[in-house]
Amino acid sequence: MVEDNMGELERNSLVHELTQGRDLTRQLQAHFHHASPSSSHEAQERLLLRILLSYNSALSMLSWNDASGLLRLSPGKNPTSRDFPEPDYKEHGGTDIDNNSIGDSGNNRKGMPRWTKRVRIPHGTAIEGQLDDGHSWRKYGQKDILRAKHPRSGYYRCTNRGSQGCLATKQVQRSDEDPAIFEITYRGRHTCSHASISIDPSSSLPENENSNDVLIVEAQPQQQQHQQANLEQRKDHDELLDFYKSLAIITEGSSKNTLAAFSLPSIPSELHQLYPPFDAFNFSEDVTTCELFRENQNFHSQEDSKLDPAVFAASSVATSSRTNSRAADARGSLDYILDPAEFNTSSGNAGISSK
DNA sequence: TAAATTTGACCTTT
DNA sequence: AAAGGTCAAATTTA
Repeated sequence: MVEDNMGELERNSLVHELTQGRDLTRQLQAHFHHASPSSSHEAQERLLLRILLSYNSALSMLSWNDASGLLRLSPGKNPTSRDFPEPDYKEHGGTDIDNNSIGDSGNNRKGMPRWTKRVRIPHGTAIEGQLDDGHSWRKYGQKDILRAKHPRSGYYRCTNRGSQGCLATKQVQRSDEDPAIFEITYRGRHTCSHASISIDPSSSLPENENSNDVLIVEAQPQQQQHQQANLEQRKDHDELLDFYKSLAIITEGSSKNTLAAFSLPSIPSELHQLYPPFDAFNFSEDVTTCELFRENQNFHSQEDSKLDPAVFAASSVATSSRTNSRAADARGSLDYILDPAEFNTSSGNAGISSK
């Protein structure tokens, strides 16, 4: 409908993002050249973050446009249709099927990013805490998976789905081989504003202060000293984390080389410390798998009957810190890009809201 | 009593 | 047709 205008608009946005990225890079370059002791690592990282976000935004635009044949991500062979599915708002005349199951998925290639992370949870640790990714989820189903040893798969969707139309979902399943590992598959990015959630960083830490015993896969600072500073860091890092995920998703099918261009070396060292998962980031053909294997062998004790309920307990009390971070600023533009794509599902879903 | 989960049926995808 | 994914009534929990 608005193709041409949209194209124009997005092109401008794209140019804007790239220009901004270039400028920021120059600033960063200046930091290096002048190497003034005053140019703190923090400042540099901030620049870096903004640069990355700019790239991310740009890539997002390219991805959406790609469907319309406007631009191509990689020169080489082109993505199969799997990587970035194209924003296919199927508009056959009439209703898309019915209100039954269309709202969120039933179709995983709807332009919804998808990634999986595997979490190893040592016995005796707070499982909910580990699976808590900062969002609140509502369980809507559970399924026995056929040939899985632990044939239970829990299905969750964002609690803000009804109120804000957030389409993010996740599936939690226990690994076949290692019962201590949970595979969490996310679909769709959150478009909600994480409303009304207060995070209590200390409470997310294990009761035994030995935080090394706990594997933290997503954003959870391990130090607790400067909580305030940490909180702020966490926001930025959250964004960065998200960024890497989406980057990987954008890139994955199109070309591994593209990925290489952005690859991990550019991750600030601090991030490596805070987010060990990055050390083991690897990209499989279908999903981005963030694997975390940190050997914690000082665990014994019973597990069988203990751990199974974990799958069901996977829903979590949401926690999120999001107020005024520069990362949030940068992200604003990102949301601007991502939102519209997912928002044509206003059709009521009997699922939740209506009560 | 409202909100969240459980669970078998039903729908979609492969 | 079978397996995966979602719905929604029933049930449980806060």
